Amino acid sequence: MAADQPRVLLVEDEPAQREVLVYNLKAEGFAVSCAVNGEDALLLVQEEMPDVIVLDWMMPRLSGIEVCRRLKIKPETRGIPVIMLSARSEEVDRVRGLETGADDYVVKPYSVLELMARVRAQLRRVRPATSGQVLTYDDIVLDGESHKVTRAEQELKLGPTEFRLLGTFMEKPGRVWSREQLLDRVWGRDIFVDTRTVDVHVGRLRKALTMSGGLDPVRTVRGAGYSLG
Amino acid sequence: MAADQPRVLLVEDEPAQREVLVYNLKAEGFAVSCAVNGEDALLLVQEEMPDVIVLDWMMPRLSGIEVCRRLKIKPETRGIPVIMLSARSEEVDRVRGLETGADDYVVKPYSVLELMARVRAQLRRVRPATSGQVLTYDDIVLDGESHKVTRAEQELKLGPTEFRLLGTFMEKPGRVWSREQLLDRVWGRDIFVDTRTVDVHVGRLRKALTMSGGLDPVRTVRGAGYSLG
DNA sequence: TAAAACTGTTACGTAACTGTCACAAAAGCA
DNA sequence: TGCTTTTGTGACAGTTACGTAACAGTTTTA
Repeated sequence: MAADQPRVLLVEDEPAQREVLVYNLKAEGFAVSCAVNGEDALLLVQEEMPDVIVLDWMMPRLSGIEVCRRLKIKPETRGIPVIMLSARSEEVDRVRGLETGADDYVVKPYSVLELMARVRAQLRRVRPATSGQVLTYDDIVLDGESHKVTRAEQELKLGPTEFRLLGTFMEKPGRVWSREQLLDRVWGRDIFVDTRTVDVHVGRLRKALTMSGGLDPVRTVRGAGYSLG
Repeated sequence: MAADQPRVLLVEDEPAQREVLVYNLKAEGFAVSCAVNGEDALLLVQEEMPDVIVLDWMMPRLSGIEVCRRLKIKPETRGIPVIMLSARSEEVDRVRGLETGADDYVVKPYSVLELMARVRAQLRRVRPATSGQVLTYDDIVLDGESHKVTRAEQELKLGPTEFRLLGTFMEKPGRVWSREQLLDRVWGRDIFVDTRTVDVHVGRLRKALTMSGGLDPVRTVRGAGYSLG
């Protein structure tokens, strides 16, 4: 599995909830670690240095709010975004009032989709622009930081959408993405765009990638979507 | 031809409600199956493996919450998103609903449009990767994520229907599927296609699988259907 | 400000895939 | 054995999904 998967630490004491969230987070392609209480959470944070923390409000012993407070005190963990899960909206207000420093909070009952979106949103913040890292596939190199793409040492000119599209593909080479998933990822949720638009942009990406002679690395999977390689 | 319709399982004991939802879900292009109580629901889930479940909270015998809990325990059904419908709006219930592992929650009275949107949203998440897993049978490997099928290390070229057909077979090797069941599963419900069409596609699948020398792994069960192995 | 770049949609050509049929082959049955 | 039923399969016409050029509207850049 990709060594540079985003790491998510989930802190939740209720087993059923935890299971579901773990399942979904993994399906999103995150590396998930779990803590079932506050102490474990603090230890695991040290050990794993996750990119984002999903933290339940109500927990035995050390409450989520306290965990969050402690994390935000230490300089080395302060930068990790914390998403709080809270059962009641009033308490969320209190959270806000107390300034625990949570970066986002989601009120139960939440939609899992929504929570995933928030996690991704926080990750984008921390690892800017599709993980400020450098992704490589074959002779294609995508530099998230400088926003530049090269193929065989040669720089390609991509529009913003093509860049994000390629970034998504390169996150998981070989994985087939449906048009809907790509719309979700590249265009953003709740956007009303025809699915065929994806085809057009894939076409443009292909053109850019093959401009100076390379083979087309984008695979069309009829009836399913597209993938890289 | 709307092959490959998403399958929705609706679990609702109240007839009027059920009618409305079935009507709307079908209008959206989903294949709908119904259960009127918890036990039926659990059985149907096994049989139909729906892509998403819409589950009423209050039901005789086995409550929605209990059905959901059980589904989320089993690994093979855990991945199916569950949308809970509840008549009560008190927060306690909402929270408990999610704690059982429901993926989304809609409070009655809801807007049908909203419910449809939620169903679609959940589907977008799981659909093409219905089985993001890798299935293996003998020297045949089907990778749901990359949509690739290999036999003896060699990649096979399958059309979408053959791919789904093989996927269905490989989910439960040895199980005999009737032509009707396969039409349901692979083509989608409410589709008017001659049952003999199944034969043709099985033939095509066989040809692809034996192209480079292997034995035919598909067994014909006269008078009953087909199975893998 | 104009020019350039980018976007989403449409329309149309094409290649791939689909479903049906007809007939051949096989399997069951008496 | 002959007769009936079921299955295998090549051929073919119809359909669908995809690739892409063109275009108009919008945003960004100079």
